[in-house]
Amino acid sequence: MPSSLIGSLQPEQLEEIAFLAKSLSDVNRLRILLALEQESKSVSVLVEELGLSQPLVSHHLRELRRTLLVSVKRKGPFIYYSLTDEKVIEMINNLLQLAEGLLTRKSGFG
Amino acid sequence: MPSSLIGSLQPEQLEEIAFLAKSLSDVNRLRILLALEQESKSVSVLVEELGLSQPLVSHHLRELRRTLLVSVKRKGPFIYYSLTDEKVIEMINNLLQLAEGLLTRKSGFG
DNA sequence: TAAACATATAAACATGCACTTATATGATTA
DNA sequence: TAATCATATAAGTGCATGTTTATATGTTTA
Repeated sequence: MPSSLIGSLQPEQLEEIAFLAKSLSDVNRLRILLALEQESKSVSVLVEELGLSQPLVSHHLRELRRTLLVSVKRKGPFIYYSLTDEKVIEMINNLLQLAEGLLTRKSGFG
Repeated sequence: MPSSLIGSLQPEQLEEIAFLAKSLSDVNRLRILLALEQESKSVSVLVEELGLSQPLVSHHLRELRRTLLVSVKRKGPFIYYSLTDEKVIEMINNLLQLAEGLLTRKSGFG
C-alpha cells in the first residue's frame, strides 16, 4: 500500500470512507450483513432470524442500500437482499481483528 | 478467514466492531489519523495542519482515545498523539478500496 | 375486485454527536 | 508568584439517527 496514495486522499474519497464506515457502525446493520453472508434473504426471513421489527429491518436495509452494500431483487411478493460485494465480510473481520488487537494491547498483553 | 468465526460473532464483538467503525466514520477523525501516519504530532501541530479549531481537534482526539486508536505522551507543555496501531491506515485504505469498488459497480463499469 | 400478505414509508420521540464559544487545567518561563 | 503557552473541558446548539407505532404501497390469490 503506497503511503503516497493514502497521504493524498481527496476530500471526496474521505467522504466515501466515512460514509461506508458509518454504515458499518451499527450492530443491527452488521448483523444483517453477516446474515447475508451465505445467501440472499427476504426481509421477512431477516426479521425472523434477527428478532427485529419489520420496519426496523427495512430501515437498516435502506441505509445499506444507500451505501451500496446490499443489492435488491424482487421475487414475487418477496424482496431479496444480498451482499453487493462479499468483501464486506472480510472488512468486518478486519475491523474485529484491529479492535481486539487494540484491546489486547490496552490490557497489557500486547 | 473461516466463515464459522464470522458466523458466530458474540454480541460483545459486534459492539467492538461497530464502536471502531463509528470512530472511522468522521472525515476529520480520518484526517487526524492520516496525519499521524508518519510521525506523532502535538495538538497544536494538528490544529495548524488540518485547519481545525483547537477544541474540535481535542474533541476528536478524545474520541480516538476512547477507541484506543491513538496513544498519548506528554513532552513538556506539548502532548503528542500517535497511532496505537499503524494497521489502522491499512484499514482506511481497505475501506476506500471497498467503497470505490461499490461505486464502480454501481456506475456500470464493474 | 376484495382480501391477505410482504415490504416500505411517515410521524414522532429520544438520544447522540459534530461544532462553536467560553473557560478551566496544567506546564513553563520570567 | 505572575504571566504565558498548550491542551482539555463545559455549555449550548443544531442536526443526524435509531427505534417504535401507525399507515401506505405493491403483489398475489380467491
